[in-house]
Amino acid sequence: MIYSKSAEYAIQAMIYLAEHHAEPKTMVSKISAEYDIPVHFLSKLVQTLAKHHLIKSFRGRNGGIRLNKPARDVRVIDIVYAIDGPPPETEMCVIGLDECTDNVACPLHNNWKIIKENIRVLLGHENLEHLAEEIIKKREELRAESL
Amino acid sequence: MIYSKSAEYAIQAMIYLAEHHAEPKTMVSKISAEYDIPVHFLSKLVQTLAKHHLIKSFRGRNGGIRLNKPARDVRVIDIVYAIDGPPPETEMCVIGLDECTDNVACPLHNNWKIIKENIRVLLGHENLEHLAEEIIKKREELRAESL
DNA sequence: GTCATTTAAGATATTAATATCTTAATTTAG
DNA sequence: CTAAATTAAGATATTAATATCTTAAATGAC
Repeated sequence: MIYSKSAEYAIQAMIYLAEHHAEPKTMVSKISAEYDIPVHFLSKLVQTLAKHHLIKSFRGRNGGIRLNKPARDVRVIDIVYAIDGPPPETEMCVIGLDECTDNVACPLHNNWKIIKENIRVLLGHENLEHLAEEIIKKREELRAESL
Repeated sequence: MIYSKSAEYAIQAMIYLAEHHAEPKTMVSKISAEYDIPVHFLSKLVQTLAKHHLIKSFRGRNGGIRLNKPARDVRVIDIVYAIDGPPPETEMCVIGLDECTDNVACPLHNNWKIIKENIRVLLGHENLEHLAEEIIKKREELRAESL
């Protein structure tokens, strides 16, 4: 996959926050229950998201977390990089050859480079607001279908 | 990544065999040394490749392995599927949502589907013969450059 | 100020991938 | 037939990702 399961969890949590942005704060345990993510595991992820200023967290009674900026300004790629870290400086060769550089590339190198660029663009274009909107819409379609 | 490190090792071994197809048999230990792959680990992979009829193996003195069919007829994707297994029947949603199906897809679903298809096509088009030829060529270019 | 609630942080457990080690089976040279 | 060489197979070890558990710190209700 393009990102870790941790990153996937983080995206889900962020989508939840975007969907519920009307509420000033959301408890981690709420999201955990909703998406069936282990509570303590999610709280670790949430800490990392907070360190990267993607969310703000509040301890104590009536505490919780919320988005730190408008959902429109959060890209999926920001979440992925926050959790999994940014991609390596020097791109590895797809088939692990030492000889492979951008100048003297392996046969798969350039094709693979294009695909990776496509992924980067896809995740870079997609913002949380749009994601949340679409998901709400899809959920309604699904409900309509099942009637 | 698109495939496991095991699959990467297997591809490297297969490239070695394609490059040295003049020799009737190659010892696993030779490939292991050449590509710096743990011997016993590689021999497991080689067993799997043999079970999938991608190579033929011969035990005992003067034993070794060789490609089971012309390098041109082996696609990279065949090696990947042999080692990692075929992809799951039902495609998982990229952001792990239950609600996501082909009919009612998540916002990333279709874009991601295209990217995956591109990867499949890339690995499906690339055959071992071409891969080996290109690598030999590149290696020569590299040597020329360093003079 | 005390207590319940909630996130923070760190220690420990589980699991899957990767790696290593050991022994068995097979083949051929001599 | 015996011994050496080589792959086959399975047991064990290490590592990284994922998951769980425990304790600490902060906040607000009362």
